[in-house]
Amino acid sequence: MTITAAGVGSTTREAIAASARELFEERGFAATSVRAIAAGAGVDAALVMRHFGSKEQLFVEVVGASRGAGPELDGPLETLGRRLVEHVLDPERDRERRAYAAMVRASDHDGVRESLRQAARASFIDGLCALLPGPDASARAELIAAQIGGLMQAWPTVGVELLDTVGRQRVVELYGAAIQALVDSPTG
Amino acid sequence: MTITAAGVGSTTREAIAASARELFEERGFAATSVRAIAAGAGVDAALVMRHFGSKEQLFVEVVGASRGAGPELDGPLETLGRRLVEHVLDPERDRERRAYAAMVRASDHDGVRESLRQAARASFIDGLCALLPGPDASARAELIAAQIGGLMQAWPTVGVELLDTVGRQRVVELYGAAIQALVDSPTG
DNA sequence: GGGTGAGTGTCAACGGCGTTGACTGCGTCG
DNA sequence: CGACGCAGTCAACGCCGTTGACACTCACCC
Repeated sequence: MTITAAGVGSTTREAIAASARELFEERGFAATSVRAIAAGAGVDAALVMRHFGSKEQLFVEVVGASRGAGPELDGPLETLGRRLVEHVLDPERDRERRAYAAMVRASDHDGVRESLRQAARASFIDGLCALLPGPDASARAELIAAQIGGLMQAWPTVGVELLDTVGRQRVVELYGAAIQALVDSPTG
Repeated sequence: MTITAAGVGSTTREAIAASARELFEERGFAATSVRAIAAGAGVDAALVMRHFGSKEQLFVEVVGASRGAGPELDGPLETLGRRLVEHVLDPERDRERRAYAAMVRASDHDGVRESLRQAARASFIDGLCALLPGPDASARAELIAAQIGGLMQAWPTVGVELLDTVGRQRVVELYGAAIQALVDSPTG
């Protein structure tokens, strides 16, 4: 069949992808079996392999959506730190945050780790690097990415606690200032 | 044999632990099989289970060594950020960094994730929290831990590149300042 | 209209995995 | 001596990801 006209592919392929996305984000990579994904889509496990090649490739394809550099980079440099944190902690971005956490946790597998690194580069580091002033912009962009990654990874565990004790706004303020320290490049 | 004389436990138990530590840190959790660990120690896989309960428990026990709060917290508050980064990037601490990375990657498994969280709390966050001034010291300690975690996670991938381009000292300077921003608690 | 070949799907099986339970030695204690 | 517990092995279980053979449909072409 493969309707290439309007861009939609086969329906069952999408069903598999949807089932996989749901299970992966809910239970993680290791705890999700190909057979469970197939059952969720109402097909045989072998069909999953035929469509996506391997469990790892399926994971990378449905969870590691390479959303391009968002609008969070636009705006004055002086408030970039705050904006980045605000973007990362945006409640509506919960799904993306859990997807990122799922990828980090699954990065025990080489393919996932590599894909994670590439996605971070393409969707964030490169854009950020172009924005930063100074000669070591690239290094600072990497370090900012490390900060953001640390926050995204920690949030599912400590986020609710922090929201209770100090509130989102204070977290944005604090962590935003910490990131801003790298944006502003201390002359040391 | 079971030499109980000098307080040392059974030799084979240690052999299993040593084999496991080596394989886990070299290949990661997922790529290391219980059978391979057992073969490395010259015993049967079932014995590994009898001694350590499960692969996950074995991993937590040998990789997640709960090294207590180190001396990196001692010293003046004004240079705490730099000292933390220096400690984390210490070339001699390579083994610990890889162990941490291995744990993060294996945190797809609930027990590992929980143990990781507890280890971070016990060996770092609590001690740090006691040091920080200000009312929201606990929250800042958590956020600093997130920064440190981000750096440790990113280092195996981007570390060598950063060493080449800007050098360790500049990284310590930059990331140290970013952490210091949370130590010093902007009044916002 | 009947072959042909590609796409879609199922089924049974493979080897490897973590884990378990039954079993064998063996040193120790009563 | 007999009971007991510990170290260790062995064979098996059920699940896993993955594969190859097979069936069906349907467009296409002579």
